[in-house]
Amino acid sequence: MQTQGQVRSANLAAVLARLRDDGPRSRARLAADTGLTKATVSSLVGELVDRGLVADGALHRPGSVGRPGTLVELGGRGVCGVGVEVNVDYLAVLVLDLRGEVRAERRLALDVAGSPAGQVLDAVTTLVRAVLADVDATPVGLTVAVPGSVQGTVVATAPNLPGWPGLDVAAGLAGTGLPVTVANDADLSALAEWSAGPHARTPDLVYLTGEVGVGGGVVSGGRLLRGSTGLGGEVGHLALTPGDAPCGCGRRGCWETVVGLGALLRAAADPGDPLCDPGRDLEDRLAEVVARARAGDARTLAALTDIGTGLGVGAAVLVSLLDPAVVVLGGYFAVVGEFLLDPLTSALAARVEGPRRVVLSTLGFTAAVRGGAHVALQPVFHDPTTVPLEASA
Amino acid sequence: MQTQGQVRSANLAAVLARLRDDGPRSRARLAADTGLTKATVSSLVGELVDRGLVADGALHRPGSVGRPGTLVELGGRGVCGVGVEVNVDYLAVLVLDLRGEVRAERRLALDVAGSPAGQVLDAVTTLVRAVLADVDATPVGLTVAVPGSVQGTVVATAPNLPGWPGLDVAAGLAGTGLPVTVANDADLSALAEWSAGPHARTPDLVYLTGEVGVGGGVVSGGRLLRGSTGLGGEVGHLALTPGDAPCGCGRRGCWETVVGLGALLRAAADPGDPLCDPGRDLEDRLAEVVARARAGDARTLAALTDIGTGLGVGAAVLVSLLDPAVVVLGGYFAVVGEFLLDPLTSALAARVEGPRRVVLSTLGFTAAVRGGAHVALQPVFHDPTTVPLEASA
DNA sequence: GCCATTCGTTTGGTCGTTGCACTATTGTCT
DNA sequence: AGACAATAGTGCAACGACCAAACGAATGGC
Repeated sequence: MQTQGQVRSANLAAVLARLRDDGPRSRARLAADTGLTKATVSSLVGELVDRGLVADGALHRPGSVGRPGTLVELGGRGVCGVGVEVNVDYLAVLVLDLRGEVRAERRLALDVAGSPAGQVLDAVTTLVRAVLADVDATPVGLTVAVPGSVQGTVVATAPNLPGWPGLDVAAGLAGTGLPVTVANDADLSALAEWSAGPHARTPDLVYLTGEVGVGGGVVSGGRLLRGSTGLGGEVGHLALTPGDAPCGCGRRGCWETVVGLGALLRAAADPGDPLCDPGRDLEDRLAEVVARARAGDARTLAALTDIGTGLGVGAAVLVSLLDPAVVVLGGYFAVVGEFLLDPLTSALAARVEGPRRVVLSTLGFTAAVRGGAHVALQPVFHDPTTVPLEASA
Repeated sequence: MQTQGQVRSANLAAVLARLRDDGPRSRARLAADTGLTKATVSSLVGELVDRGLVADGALHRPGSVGRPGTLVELGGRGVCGVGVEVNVDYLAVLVLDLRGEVRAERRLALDVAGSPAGQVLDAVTTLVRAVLADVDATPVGLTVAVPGSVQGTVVATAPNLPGWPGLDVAAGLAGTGLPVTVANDADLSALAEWSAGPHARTPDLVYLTGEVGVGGGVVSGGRLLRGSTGLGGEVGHLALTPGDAPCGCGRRGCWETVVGLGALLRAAADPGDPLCDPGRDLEDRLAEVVARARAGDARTLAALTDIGTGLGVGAAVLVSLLDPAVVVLGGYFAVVGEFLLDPLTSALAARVEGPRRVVLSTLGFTAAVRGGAHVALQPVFHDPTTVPLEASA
């Protein structure tokens, strides 16, 4: 009862992974790719169909002689993974199917920081239920992105969410009936870039996201860098410029005091300026920064150049230590990226050897939820037998 | 012919790993530990005995009633892994058996930097053959530690070994008849700390070694951090103090200009001082530094304090980014470590949250070869069927 | 001296893959 | 038009690996 089932699971997973990574193909082709026998692949595909994970598609005409094969592709009646992001002033949900396509998406303004955590988790439960009602696929799991560090399913630290440290998020979402995992938002965003962006499957990538603070996620060797206490890849409080501005953490010269959103706004505008109105929506204010920069406003451009240089200085450390193939900028960095890349690459080139690719994220503000949904789907790829056999018609 | 053999391999590996990690134990205990049946474990152990990887040991009397079991332990007629270090002015070899015990060790002074690479590789081949002649175990592989970065089995960069970049080390050592892998010396040292030191099996550790430059190796999540081009974990040229002293790499302020051996000697002695005599053996000079420091020489102590502080500043970056459970200091850092730890931990505590363990390596200058030998043995633990069945008497 | 207990092996059974034969479907050649 | 070659997918007997249970072996306790 131990190992023969594991063989089956491993081979089911191998077939599924092949279809995910290399696209739809015939059973014969799968057999050639995996090294298994055609007979075995037929059996495996049959089981995957019964579990609703794959389906037969169009006929495949290889151009040469012989009987054409029927393509097998991910999908079937379908399962899906749910990603949820809990942030200071909003909730977001995104549902992804096995093919990596977005099946549903919802964003909801909510004063998370000012509400009791239990109430927020209830709102999440309600939101997830509502979104899933519109999705014609079986949810297999839910991952919550939190702006802080996480141990297991318990929030360890969350500078911007008072009341959340110590909270067991999974317990609070038991009402969804789904297995819940919890992770740092920047880490999940990094995984999203790894799984979906134009740089998908880049085994070594660094993701940097600009918010009020600065978040980071590192994928190294195809795996997320976690560290001994889950703080790996945290870059906001790197001490790069000792003796500089004081940081909320109590020390001085943390990187986020140099390149965080606060630094940009302080440098770009005086206290009276509408840019600094804390009541305005952040995206509006960012849009105004971009507008001013495009109009050629000298002070705005200088502020953005300083941010870019500061990013380059820090990125140089990350690059020379982690040697990523690409650095992806997300959050507000991506919004104002057109003005950051030049000073950034200059600062970087002055400090590290060789060419380095720095790109802007194309996932926008959905990176964290997308990464969460991706993580929620992983158990299916790891062991397809976790999905129950559907009582077929 | 595909998958059932893989099951066998995986279970053989599971038994072997259990014996390695948790020590000798009876077949019945192995069955309980692995979840396999006693019958299966008997069969697996039998095959491992036939392959010369384990052997029956003493009787195990559990103190209570019942038939005593026979302990199974790593060893048998035995296999071994070979680690070779090629450095500027010496070669070193170390042979490790499955139990992690040193079976042979040899060090040979040689002007590697000044000799043709092919000649050096011939010397390595001769040395390895000579050392293995005294070892009563079958060698299964050889790993070469090189002071530089490596791609596959080809040296990519080697600042102190002109003529080595571009060289295929494995091809040059074909004469040994062993599978050859090549890796960075600091990376292998980090693996040695991970596999053998008092902090063995710490899944997240950072190793720093002080030589002429500064080398680094990072183990994260139980695996070596490699990066996209094999440069991951390289810390010598981290740009931590911009605008500071010029570095051999052409830039300024690299970490190794602050904490490298050159920085220590420059700060501790004037050009006329015997400490700065480039002809003297490095270990002699280091011994003199330690002697002066113990005697209370103010200048020497000040120099060491500065090195310690510099180490702390850099370690702060590594720690906050990688979140290791422990930082291990090797190379010359370990030799003069007693004078570095205090300023180091002070500088570290001022820059990162939480307690951090910084310790001195106990492996001395054998870390790299030990790590190499460890790596050479890995295929056996990964798939014990790679070791041929011995034609038993 | 007998019994309970634990160790290790033997035996029959199950499960999953393999290898081969066989059918199905298409293009090409005569 | 018909035969042939080539490729796709399925059915079936056999093999290898593990499992479960029963059995002999060795020891301590009563």
